[in-house]
Amino acid sequence: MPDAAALERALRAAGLRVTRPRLAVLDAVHAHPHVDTETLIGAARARVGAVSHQAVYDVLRVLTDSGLVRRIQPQGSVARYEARVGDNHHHLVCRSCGAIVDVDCATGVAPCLTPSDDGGFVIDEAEVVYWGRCPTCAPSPAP
Amino acid sequence: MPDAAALERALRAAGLRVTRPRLAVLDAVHAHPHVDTETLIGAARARVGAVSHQAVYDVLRVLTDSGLVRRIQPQGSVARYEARVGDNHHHLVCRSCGAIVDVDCATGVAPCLTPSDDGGFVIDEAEVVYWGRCPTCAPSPAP
DNA sequence: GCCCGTTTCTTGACTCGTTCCAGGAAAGGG
DNA sequence: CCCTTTCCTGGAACGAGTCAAGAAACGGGC
Repeated sequence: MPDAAALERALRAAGLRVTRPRLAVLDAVHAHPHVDTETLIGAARARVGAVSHQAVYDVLRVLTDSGLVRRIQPQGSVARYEARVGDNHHHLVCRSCGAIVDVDCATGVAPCLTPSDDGGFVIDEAEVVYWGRCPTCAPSPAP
Repeated sequence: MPDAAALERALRAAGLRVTRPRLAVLDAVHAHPHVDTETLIGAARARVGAVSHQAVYDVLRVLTDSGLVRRIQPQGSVARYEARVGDNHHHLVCRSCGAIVDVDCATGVAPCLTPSDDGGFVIDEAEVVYWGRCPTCAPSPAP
């Protein structure tokens, strides 16, 4: 988890102004990967005192557009954010409790896979989501 | 595209009652792969006259639960449905216009991939989404 | 063929996450 | 130091999807 100076550098490198809400949200995403916006609002407030609802939404959009955080949204889930970007990793999602876990990409850089027939598409990324049941949910029967 | 009798057989085989809305929705999904619920409501109504909003939502849920249709939902898109099930194929999605195209799975049956580290998860499916730009959108600059 | 109990459909209101809007205050940075 | 961007308060809109209660229809059994 990067320190405040590193986060500030990251913001500047992306051409963004450095503000307290942005540092707080960025830090919160690093500290709590895969959580929803609601939780991030709470985590950001715990860091900086008071941050408004839409400041966080706004910051998250700016950060995702800049590529500093990544937005993920498996089926049936609300938007979640993570700070691991650029390493082309994938995700394990539990069908039962919704837990998300990172997995390193087995093959390397994006796009780590190429389809048998690309249909004329110019492909830049292959997103892989592994669906199953986490160690906690696996023993119990499906709902 | 199967005829009405085949659709009816499919419903019965899944242990479901055969109703006009169900036949209409199932036929509509076969006729219009990868479309959203709104469009399916329209297509179903074109077939059977009047079908309510949530009859379609309800039917779609029952059909997905039974495995007769598959629900897909790329990021930034609403829920979409398709009738190709059981062949573990994947999708190409255009970042620009949202078009979705099927691609056959290169490896075979599900899960066609296994992660380097499964984190203790019991994995039953690997969902692969290739992101890029379709032949129509590829030449024009990103928005 | 007809009946009846269960499933399914209809109608309409409602939730939830998210976005947008406006006006004014604050703070970053050239 | 001043201009611009960003943030705040507060509200209101939005669309996809859901809930609830009663009406209709499916289909197994007679």
